[in-house]
Amino acid sequence: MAERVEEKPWRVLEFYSGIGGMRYSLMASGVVAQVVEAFEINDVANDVYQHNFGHRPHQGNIQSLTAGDLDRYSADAWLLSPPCQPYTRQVLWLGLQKHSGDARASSFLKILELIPHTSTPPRMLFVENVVGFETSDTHMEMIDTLTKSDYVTQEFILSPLQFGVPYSRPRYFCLAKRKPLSFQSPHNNNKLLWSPGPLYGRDDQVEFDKCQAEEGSENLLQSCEPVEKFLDLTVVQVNGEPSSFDESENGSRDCDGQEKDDPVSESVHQYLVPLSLIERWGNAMDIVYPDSKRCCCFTKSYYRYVKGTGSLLATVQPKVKGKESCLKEQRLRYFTPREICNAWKQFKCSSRGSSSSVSIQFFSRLDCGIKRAASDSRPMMDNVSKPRFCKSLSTGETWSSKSMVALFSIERIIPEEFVRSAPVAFEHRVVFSVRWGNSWQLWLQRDKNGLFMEEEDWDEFVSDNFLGPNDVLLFIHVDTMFIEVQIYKQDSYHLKEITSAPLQTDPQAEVVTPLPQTSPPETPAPAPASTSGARQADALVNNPEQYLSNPSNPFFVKKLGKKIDVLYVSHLVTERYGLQFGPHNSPMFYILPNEKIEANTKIYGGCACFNGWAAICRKYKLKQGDAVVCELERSGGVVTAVRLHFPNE
DNA sequence: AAGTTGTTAGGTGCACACAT
DNA sequence: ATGTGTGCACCTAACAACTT
Repeated sequence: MAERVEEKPWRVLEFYSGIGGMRYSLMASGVVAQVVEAFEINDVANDVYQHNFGHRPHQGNIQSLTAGDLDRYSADAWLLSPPCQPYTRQVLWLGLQKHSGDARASSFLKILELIPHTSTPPRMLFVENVVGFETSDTHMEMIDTLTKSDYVTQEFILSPLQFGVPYSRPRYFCLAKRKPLSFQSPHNNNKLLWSPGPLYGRDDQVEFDKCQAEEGSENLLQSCEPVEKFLDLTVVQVNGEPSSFDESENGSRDCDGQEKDDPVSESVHQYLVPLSLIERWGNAMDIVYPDSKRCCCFTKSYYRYVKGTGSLLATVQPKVKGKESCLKEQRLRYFTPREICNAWKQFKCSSRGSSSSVSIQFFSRLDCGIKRAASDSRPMMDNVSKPRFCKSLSTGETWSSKSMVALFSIERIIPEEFVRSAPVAFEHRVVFSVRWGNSWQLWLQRDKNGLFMEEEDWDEFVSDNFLGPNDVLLFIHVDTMFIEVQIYKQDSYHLKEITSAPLQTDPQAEVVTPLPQTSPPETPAPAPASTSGARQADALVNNPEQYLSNPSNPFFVKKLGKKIDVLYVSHLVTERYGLQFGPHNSPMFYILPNEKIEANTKIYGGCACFNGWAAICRKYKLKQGDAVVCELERSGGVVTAVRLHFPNE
């Protein structure tokens, strides 16, 4: 791709542009190029892209593009970062992998299929995706389409580690050139390479397969810059004895006065990992030290979950690195958004990574860490295609309608634009639901000013959630009159979404501590049960929470007895999590490591249970006395699946 | 210690597959 | 066509833990 065909700027089309990581890479690479259009369906990403580049990507459905549409851009190169979800390991693990059958993959294939129908096909293509894509049927179809369209390809699986950056994020890349263009090392055509050597025109002493690449990984690590190179100097580590922060869910509060008064250590505190999380997830955390030469990929859920979402930094160097018993003394903290950005920038400055082709590849999407920094305090939103509206207060206002001096309460109005998304559904009432399962029914009234929520209903919602003046509410239309409400509370740095029932807070305080009573997202109460059976079952499994794929899901531990015809959910589990079940005989699933098994919800004597349990016990050779961690998945507040984890394996 | 509550084991009936 | 065995669904009693 580094090869310049002619002097005039490349005309580039950017598909799935996200926040513009690919464009940034292109600019940083030094290639003379002009992005003639970008396509992205996510409006939040487009806000960031527009902020960064002064151009708002086309927010249409990529699948609706025609060959004629694409011809009009006369693009030399297409950059594509199609959605990676269809190829992730989690999808594979769940046995849910659909690859090209997945709607998210089909739009990508649709674009490729347009190539032969364009009058001026792009001369170059660049595709980026997750590891796993290279074995998908989407990949097979992509290669097939490209070959038929006269393209020659070179594929790579590369990690920033190979460019001196202490960041482990292997990704799949495909470069494609349309004949008669060619690569500098044509003998690597149509190969999957695990070394960047050919990009520099260097074929000697480079690894061409996975095994060789892994053998060389230790050498790569030694040549990386240490993590401390991208630490934020204003968030330096505070060496010394561990403080009392560990009693707090959020380290920025409840710590001793000395540190509170110190602006530097206060900024540290907001990123400290609470002790409760260390106790619960310590053995699953990826810990790095300032002198470490690698860290794990930061994902969208970094800051929300600790397991598998990115590395944590030990700010106090222990005598024995990585020893779990020392974790509490290491004052673990999250990397800040700025530091994640720094890692990105450092890569750009890496001496070996300065070549255009390499920069283009590795400045691609860096996920949420960058998104957070770039979007400042904007909450990240999912399901952006659904109608939504946001409410926040001006200075001096409160959420309670009683306190409003205006004749009508603006905070209780439902925007007309939102109502138009489902006009019939909003005639009489709406139902608000929140992430921790609670819901509120609000009756509506209409007058000349618009559609209002009843004052009493609204005030109940406000008081139940202890809404404060700095809070931001995001209302997302789910279905008919059902609306998901996301509540964002301000802390000293940015807005954080509340994922469990909030506690009433000191009006002076800005941070809300999650309440583990109605729902235990990060720190659930001790094992639910009042009977011996359940307690004994939990005693069989050490830290059952560690097995959960989503820490906020309800769970219980099942110890197998003699009767295995149905899997009962005890009343206590039901009450503790406020679980709702479908009616008798409604369908549900057991989610197992490699398969999903259909079954039905049964209601016997008011107690919910799931049939088909005996077959699973047999299939997985479970015997009396074995313990299984049952993680409950909900949809629309109703338990629709049980994800089974077998700790004994 | 008695009462209450929730879970589990035992028992029964039904449906289905297979052998006679 | 009938008998037998097996698995599942469902109900209920017994038991264990907890509460008063």
